[in-house]
Amino acid sequence: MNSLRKHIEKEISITDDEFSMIEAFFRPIAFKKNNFIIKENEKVDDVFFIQTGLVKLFYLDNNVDEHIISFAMEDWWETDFNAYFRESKATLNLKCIEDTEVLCLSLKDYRKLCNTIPKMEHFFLEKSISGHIANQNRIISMLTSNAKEKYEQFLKIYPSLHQRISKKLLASYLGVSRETLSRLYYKPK
Amino acid sequence: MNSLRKHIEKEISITDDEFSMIEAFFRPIAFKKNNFIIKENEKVDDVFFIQTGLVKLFYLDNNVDEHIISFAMEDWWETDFNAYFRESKATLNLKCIEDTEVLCLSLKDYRKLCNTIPKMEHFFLEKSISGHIANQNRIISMLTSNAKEKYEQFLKIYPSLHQRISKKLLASYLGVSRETLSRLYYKPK
DNA sequence: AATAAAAAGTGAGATATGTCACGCTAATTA
DNA sequence: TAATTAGCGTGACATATCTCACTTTTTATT
Repeated sequence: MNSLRKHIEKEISITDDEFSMIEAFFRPIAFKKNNFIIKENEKVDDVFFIQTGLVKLFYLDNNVDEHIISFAMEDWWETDFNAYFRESKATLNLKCIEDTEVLCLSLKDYRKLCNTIPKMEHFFLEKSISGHIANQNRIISMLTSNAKEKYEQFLKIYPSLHQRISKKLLASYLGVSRETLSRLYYKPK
Repeated sequence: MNSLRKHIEKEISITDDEFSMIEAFFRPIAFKKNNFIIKENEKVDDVFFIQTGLVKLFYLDNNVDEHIISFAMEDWWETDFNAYFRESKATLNLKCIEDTEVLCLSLKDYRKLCNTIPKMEHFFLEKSISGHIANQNRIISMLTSNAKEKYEQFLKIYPSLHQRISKKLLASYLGVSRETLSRLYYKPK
């Protein structure tokens, strides 16, 4: 739980008592590599704070083709936000790339938490804004860049992530075929 | 200001007194078609609530090529969020497609507003979450669809917007050349 | 250690989309 | 009303990227 406290305190300051109250809303769960945290068509009860590990959030095209919307690792929050907040069935899948430990927060508890400790709502707003800006930058990258440029931008923005994922996953995130990605660094320009 | 009140009340309930306080933080401004609301490299003091009109938020590539990140019309909030919240220079441009009336809210006033009426912070969080989900859907569309499919999805999601923008602007939003877009509905598959 | 499975590289050909050039029409402006 | 500009369609060709097929290398599993 300590990583959660450090993470929150980057944004807002909290007392020991407050953190005890916050902490009480979260349930830790551990998932093994390749296990699903969220499956499409199922209910999404929780948002997940990732303590250790790495996951991919993806959309399945024709139940076959995997399109990665985002990776999430230590200190990231992830879920199918649409399904979570709108209390509907998942359209996305969340699956572990590595063994992963998360803290789960149900929607009810999320609301209680924000009521009990109002500055937590401020915290989540900050997170949401950052997410919005990151998504916007991704959209700009997709609008303006070819395969090679998108690859180079990824390396620059997420150097540590790059070490932990296969080229196949990266290709799926960038929206290019793995063959094209493979050729980028062997036939440079 | 009435459109603002209705817009807020879709999310939270407020009294007359509360709305008077809220209203006091906003400054109305009118822009003519083709005028800039935000120019890149300039400070971004405000977030804009659009009362009437239509604007485009775009990134300029090599100071030449316009890539549209989003359109915003009645009842939408728009700004260069990164520049606004991080108090940095704009990297994006916001320009009127039609004559546009906005309500401006400075960052200081935004913070005062959230402190004065805490449920407004809840309101902005809801807006931010919706924006995040919309961006994510756009990313999925870009990852999974070809030009024609993206075009059809746009028609479905924003039928009213479609009436108000040129093909050139739409092409720039979809990330295809205007020639390719033009050919989509004349040479149907 | 042996075997199977997944990841990664690569050639050849297909294809969607981009680019450039031009003409026509509609809209804006002087 | 004339003149200029912006929007739109379309042909021809260029090209980035995809797809398929196969091989090699690395990683996981029994």
